Amino acid sequence: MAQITLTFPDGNSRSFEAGITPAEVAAGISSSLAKKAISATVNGAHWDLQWPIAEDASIAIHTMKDDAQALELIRHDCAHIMARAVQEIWPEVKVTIGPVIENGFYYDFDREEPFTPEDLGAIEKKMKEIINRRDPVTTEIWERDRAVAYYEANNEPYKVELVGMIPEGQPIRMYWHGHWQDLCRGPHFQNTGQVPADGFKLMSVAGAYWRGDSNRPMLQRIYGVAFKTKDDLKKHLLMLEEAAKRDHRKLGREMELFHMQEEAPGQVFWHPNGWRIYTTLQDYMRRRQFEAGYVEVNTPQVVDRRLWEASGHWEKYQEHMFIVEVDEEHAREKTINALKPMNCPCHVQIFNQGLKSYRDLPLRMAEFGSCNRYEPSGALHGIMRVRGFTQDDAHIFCREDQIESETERFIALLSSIYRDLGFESFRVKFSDRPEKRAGSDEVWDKAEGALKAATEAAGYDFELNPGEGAFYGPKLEFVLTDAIGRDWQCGTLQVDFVLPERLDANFIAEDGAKHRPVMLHRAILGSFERFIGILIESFAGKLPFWLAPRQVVVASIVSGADGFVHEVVAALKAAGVRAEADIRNEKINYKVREHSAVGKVPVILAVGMKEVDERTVSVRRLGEKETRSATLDEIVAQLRAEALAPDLAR
RNA sequence: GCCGCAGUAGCUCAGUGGUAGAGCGCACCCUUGGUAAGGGUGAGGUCGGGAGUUCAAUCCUCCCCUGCGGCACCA
Repeated sequence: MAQITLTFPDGNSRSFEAGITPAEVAAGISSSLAKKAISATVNGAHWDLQWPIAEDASIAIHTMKDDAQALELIRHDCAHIMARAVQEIWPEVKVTIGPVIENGFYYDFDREEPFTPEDLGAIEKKMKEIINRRDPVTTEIWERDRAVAYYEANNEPYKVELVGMIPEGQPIRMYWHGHWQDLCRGPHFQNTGQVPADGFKLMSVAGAYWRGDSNRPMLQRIYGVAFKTKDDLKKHLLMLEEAAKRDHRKLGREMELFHMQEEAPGQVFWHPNGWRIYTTLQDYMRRRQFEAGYVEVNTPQVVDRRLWEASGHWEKYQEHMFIVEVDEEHAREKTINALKPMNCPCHVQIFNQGLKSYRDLPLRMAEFGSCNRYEPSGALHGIMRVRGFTQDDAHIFCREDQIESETERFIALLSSIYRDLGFESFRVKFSDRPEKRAGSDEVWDKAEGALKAATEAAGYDFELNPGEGAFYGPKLEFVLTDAIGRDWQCGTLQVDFVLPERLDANFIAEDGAKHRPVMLHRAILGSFERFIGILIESFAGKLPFWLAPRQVVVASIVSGADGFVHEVVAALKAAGVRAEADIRNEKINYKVREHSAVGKVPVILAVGMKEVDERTVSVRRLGEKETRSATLDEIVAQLRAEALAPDLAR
């Protein structure tokens, strides 16, 4: 037998017979390790304890203490155990695939009748039985023909297809969990009993297309979550409850920010409170962009299809545009228009007015552009995914050699704005050239190089999304993480070589000849609607003072204080603070509860006879138990300062 | 758009083949109360829309709309 050398994490290496398994390696180290081992990492790959190692390799043995590996095995085994449970209960159900996902797993099934919530309970019970059987898990590599024949005989057409897709030269690996068998790349535990029986829960059933393709059959997907311990599971379920409490649709109603109704699906009716957030944010963005050298424009909502044909959008996105047909009495022909789904073609029209010089570049053209897109009904979600929205859009017309410096400037602006809005950090994703694309490789090289260099110069690492760029150019995406750890992609910067060409934008360069500018499409918030939704959820409705729609409620404790309440409100309003009086015939407890728990008003000033006599207020901050006393002058000065947007406070 | 589930008062929800209820909210009255719900009275519903079955439909059936959870989509 040939010998191989295995190198351990501590740097020591030892010689073994080729074909040795990690289980045997572990046993050679100590019997306790052999017992605790769950899997290994061999040359960087997560490795089943049963898989033989054929050549020299680095090796690390994992136990339940290694979270990443333990959770992967738990979740993957859960998926298989669930599939097995389903087939034990309903043998006619066809199985497909069941991968690990964040926090858990899913498995897709083909079954005539829908799974019901009661079914989930039954499946969960069966899974626990299977876990308690502690069936051994074994693995084998099969010939392709044998696997295909096996699945054909067992009437598992999806598995036949999966076997067919495994590339030549890659092993076709079968796993047996007791008598139940599944095609799987592994790794898995050594027996089903290693899955914590109280660490998982089946969450929901949903439709999902076979192989993610909307032209193929709809399967039923059962989602589950799984953790190492019952406590971890409980924690996760609590987190979900917390997320539900922050749901912007719920808070939007409670705080009277906006509503939506079926006559205008996917469009927002902003109420006074919500619109205050919106305009405050917009005012802030307007100042920041002006300061950063942008000019602001505004362009038409209803635009003839000719422009969309010229830009190329008609061909590609017609289905997703709101079409407006005008049939004027005196018009010879009916005109067909579209509500603008984006602003860029209109911005090029402004750029094209008059001859532009290289001295005009870079030209940073911003618009709070109101757009309408006929999004598929299933995509709509509160104010986060809508059919009518306003982007904080801008297009930077520049020369190729300005891409890098403009990108750097943009990242600086974006990071400063995110910080002002309470997001200290963000991630950058870089999407490079897709297979189908416009423009020469040489131009792509330059553009990708410029984006990368600018990102690095700005001091950020990026994750690569290979091939995910737009057909017209590479893009950067900026992802925020909110207070409970969820990611939101907001900002973007996309290089575009195509649109200036299609709409014939040009400028006169120093050589006196016409040249084509490059366009950078960029947004920081994305859309106001979505971003406000994110703010609401991230802050759980408790927006920072400057953004809070209702900043201060001045509440009387006894009606004898009503006059002073009005005086305090007037003084605060004069100081630019959004203040209102609450002199209702209610107890102070009631008022405090309503404005705090439901209204999320950051400051309540309570006024009783003592305060009237002393010309003071009792200050209660949202979330604080303690109250303190302040004179009228003090509190006005203090809140005047707090009400300033961050850029004005600097 | 696709799969599944849902739609009853402003909100959260209960309910029945014989045209409806609770709590909160709202209005009015009592109460003037010191920091997260004081008490009473009252108003408020084409039971999402349309068609069908039935003596009778909010309830059963079908179609549509909207929402929710996913999938697909996201210029």
